[in-house]
Amino acid sequence: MSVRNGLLALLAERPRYGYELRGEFEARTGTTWPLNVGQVYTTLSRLERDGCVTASDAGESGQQYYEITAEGRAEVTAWFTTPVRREARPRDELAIKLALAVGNQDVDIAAVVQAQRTDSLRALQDYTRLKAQAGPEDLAWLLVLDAMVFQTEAEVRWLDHCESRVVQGRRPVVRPTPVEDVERAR
Amino acid sequence: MSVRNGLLALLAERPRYGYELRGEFEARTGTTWPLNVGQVYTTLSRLERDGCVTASDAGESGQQYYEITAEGRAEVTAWFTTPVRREARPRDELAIKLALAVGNQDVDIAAVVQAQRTDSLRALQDYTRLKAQAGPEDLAWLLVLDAMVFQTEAEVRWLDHCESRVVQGRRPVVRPTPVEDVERAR
DNA sequence: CGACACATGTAACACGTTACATGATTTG
DNA sequence: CAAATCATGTAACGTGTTACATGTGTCG
Repeated sequence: MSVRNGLLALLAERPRYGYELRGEFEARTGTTWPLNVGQVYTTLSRLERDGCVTASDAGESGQQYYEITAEGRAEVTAWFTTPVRREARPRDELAIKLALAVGNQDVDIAAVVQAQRTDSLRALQDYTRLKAQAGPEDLAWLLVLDAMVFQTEAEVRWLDHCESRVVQGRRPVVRPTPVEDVERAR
Repeated sequence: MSVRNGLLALLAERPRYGYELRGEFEARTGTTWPLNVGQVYTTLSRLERDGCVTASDAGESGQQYYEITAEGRAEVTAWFTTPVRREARPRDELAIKLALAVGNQDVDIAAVVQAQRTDSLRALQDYTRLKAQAGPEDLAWLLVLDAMVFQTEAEVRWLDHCESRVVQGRRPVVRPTPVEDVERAR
């Protein structure tokens, strides 16, 4: 519901037309998740269908302005008031991937972790560069970038954690005290 | 693609039937995101349609076993090998919410942050309790829980960060050094 | 003129999700 | 016997997403 609620929140500020909405949405949430213009229109149709917005008469240059309704305003208020519950979030693909990897002897977990860490560190660099480019007037965009940084740092730490946990938890099963180790221990 | 790839990964270990798949999936990824049985069957149909699995002849008790195909195996390998790119993840609803909130003077950001933090801290408690309940044999489930803990901690830190950023960045616009503050400062 | 940004819209699909229908088997 | 669990499946919907069609205006 991110796009739907996001567009509705922008319309709660003032009426806007489709193309304008994409610009505003991207200006505030940044280049991380570009928003296809087509999706703006499909989402607006659905919002109109649900009685959250009404298409006002076209503007001077033929732009199709949308106004928020009382019902839509209630939805936005509810959105801002209610926390995003963790249980309601989409499944974490990375967590699932590793959870299924540790149960599968054929999967090289170290390689999976390493590939993921490389990408996360690359992303971290990208975010740092983007933060340097953004001006202090882009407060919203900077906050989104900070969210990405915090998340990615947590992800890297979790990957390290997984690696150390797995060598402790899985090695003994794969190699139940081989003879060489017993002999070496003497 | 979490469910689809997850089920495919389980089928890469050995053939299983639908109901069994749900059990395994939930045993490894835990109670955070329960998996509706219906979805297992819809996903299996789509996997079959795409040539990733084949429905083998029914087992002795009439269970419908599914086997992974070479194509399916290739998909699983690709899934484990390729990192989950940050840009490909679903939009972060919380980040978007706050990004749009800071640009809207009518939204009480402190309240939004506070509501979210309360829920995040509650979730953190839940995770701690679940970790205590889980046995050390549930390695996968424990790792998923750790992921949730790491993420939630990062989220709380980000919320604090937002709060302090916003009082710096927005207050001056709303209250451009009121007279009372100047007088109080003497 | 040709390319590019502005602007609106539709068709089609993927995945996730729930609700429902149906039957067999087990267990208190 | 009744309730619960096992087991399979379908219908329907919602959101997100892309690809495509179409037209206007502007600027080098």
